[in-house]
Amino acid sequence: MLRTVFTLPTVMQLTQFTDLGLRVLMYLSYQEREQPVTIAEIAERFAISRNHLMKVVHAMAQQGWLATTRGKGGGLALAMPADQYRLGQVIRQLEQITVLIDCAQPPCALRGQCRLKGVLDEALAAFFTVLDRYTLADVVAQPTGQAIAILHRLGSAGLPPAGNS
Amino acid sequence: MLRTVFTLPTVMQLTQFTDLGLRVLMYLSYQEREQPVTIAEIAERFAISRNHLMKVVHAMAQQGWLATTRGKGGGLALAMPADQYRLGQVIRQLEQITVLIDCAQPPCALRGQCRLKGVLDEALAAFFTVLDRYTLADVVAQPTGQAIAILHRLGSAGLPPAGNS
DNA sequence: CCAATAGATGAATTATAAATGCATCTTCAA
DNA sequence: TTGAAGATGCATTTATAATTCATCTATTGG
Repeated sequence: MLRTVFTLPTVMQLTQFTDLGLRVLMYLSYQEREQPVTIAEIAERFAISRNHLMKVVHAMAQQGWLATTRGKGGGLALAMPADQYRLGQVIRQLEQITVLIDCAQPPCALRGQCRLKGVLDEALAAFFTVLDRYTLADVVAQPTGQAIAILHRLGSAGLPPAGNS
Repeated sequence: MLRTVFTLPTVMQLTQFTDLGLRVLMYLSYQEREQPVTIAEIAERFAISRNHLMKVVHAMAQQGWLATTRGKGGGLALAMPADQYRLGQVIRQLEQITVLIDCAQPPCALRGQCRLKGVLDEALAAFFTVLDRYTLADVVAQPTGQAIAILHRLGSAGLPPAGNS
């Protein structure tokens, strides 16, 4: 409805970085398989940049969320049971959100006496309160779990099990 | 705590565009003055780009939120009483938010069967529900209203009333 | 009527940072 | 000891918010 000549900015979205982080957790929640999951595999399944994914995995490993092992036969795995990952905490960390507006960046004349900030903080808190009511286990319940399982099996069909030498 | 070599993305913030929009509304909520408020004045008070502010004002005027008059003696004014501006609606329009993740942009393999989207939508709804509990009148209550009044008076002291010819 | 003022509009440019790509290193197991 | 996997850092590309510039339109006062 808002008709403007120029395009309005649209920033309040999760970055692809966070998006990938969530997908990695979801993909790893499927445990019924022999071969370990590798970064290359996830990148292929979701058709995303392997390098970007590497950074996401690295950040999550540093958080203690992922167990990574190098070398041949290495790969990724969840470091905890799926119901231990609270979505709010995951997103908050990956997105590095602190405030919706920064009253100090270009110093606002109303800083310190502005009720707007309080309202925005309250709204953001409500946002994360909802997210924290859910865990990774919740989002990979059916039918999502089934879709993830299919994604895994698609892989083992299309790829050689370990190496076709 | 999240220690990474590179810097994590930090996107989920309001744009300066939206930020300015809110400040304009707050500034205009002060009605006890003779001269009309101009874009140039607001830009000066908040030390921001006059041109960028122009776009914000324009977008809000098209929404019917601002009454603008051109020409000498022109300026801006709120088009409605302050308690008619719901913060959620204002921010939603200025920020153009629809979804936190776009399952289709790089088409996600789980699209259509993913519980994550539902959770994020619910959280975003909670966010705006809080914001919609507040109006412009709420955020310009004391002490904010006082700070805004001072901003206005600072101006009339520092600037000649109409032109020092 | 004219000049000054104020918003309207569009194009072009700049700045910022997310996303991507590349090169190299480290680790581990067969 | 070789190949496979993640780790790390840097450079590049891309997207877009922010800014600037130029010009146009509308309104008022002299």
